[in-house]
Amino acid sequence: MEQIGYGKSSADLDAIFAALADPTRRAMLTRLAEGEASVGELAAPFQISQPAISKHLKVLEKAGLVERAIDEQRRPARLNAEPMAEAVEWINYFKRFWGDSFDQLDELLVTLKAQKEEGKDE
Amino acid sequence: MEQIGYGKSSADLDAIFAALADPTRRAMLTRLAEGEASVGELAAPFQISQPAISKHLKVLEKAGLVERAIDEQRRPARLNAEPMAEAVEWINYFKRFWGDSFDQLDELLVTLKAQKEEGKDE
DNA sequence: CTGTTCCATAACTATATGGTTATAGAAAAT
DNA sequence: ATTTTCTATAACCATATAGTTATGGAACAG
Repeated sequence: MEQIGYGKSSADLDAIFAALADPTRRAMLTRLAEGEASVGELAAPFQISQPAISKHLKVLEKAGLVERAIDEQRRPARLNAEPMAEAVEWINYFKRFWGDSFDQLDELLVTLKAQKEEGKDE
Repeated sequence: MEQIGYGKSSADLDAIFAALADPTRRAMLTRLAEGEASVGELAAPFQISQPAISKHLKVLEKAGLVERAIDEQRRPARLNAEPMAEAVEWINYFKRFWGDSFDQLDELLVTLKAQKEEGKDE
């Protein structure tokens, strides 16, 4: 069941936040920000086994944070950061509780973004 | 061991993201955004037991997202959203991967915030 | 004093998570 | 044809997590 237009489901947020809750996975995402990487390349910086990395990749995939490709024997992973936007969106509701006057600037941002989006058909 | 000036440790991010990964806890935080609430008040909307709520509160406390007070028999919880800022900060590194030209505005924000913080002693 | 309300803690259960080693398949290299 | 490289999966283990019920303490209400 795909959500349509109402943002990610609570279950999606569960998966996204849970995926981000592990330091190895966060490091993997940081690595992927530099570009595609094979499983081996992702495993290299860590002392844990290759199967452990494959498991982490599966967690990241289920959260939608990573997509896989096929390149001969390799199954390179590439970053898909969009689900992070959903996480930030959820958190942003609370921004007023730590935001000083930062709030106002943020509202400006949202407004500008909204105006920009009016151009698209969505 | 308190971190000083270098942002939260990875362990802190673990705790923060993990705390946010549970829908009951997210709902509790949303409730607390409306103001302090006793354990009973927090438990009311859910079908789970009071001890389960107490456990969730402990998870939120360890993540620093909630602080407790003492009010006669009650142990009201109040929101402390600041750790969420650390989470967003971490995620923001990835913003360029989903942000359109939103980036530039965001950089402006960061700059302005930084300038503002120069005024404080920190 | 007695009872009630509010909450924490202990003890337990079931499931999830993060790791391991062993193994096997597919594609490339020789 | 054989070997090597890359990765996934299975089976297993230890610990963590999310829930339960039972219980008890502390503070108010009578």
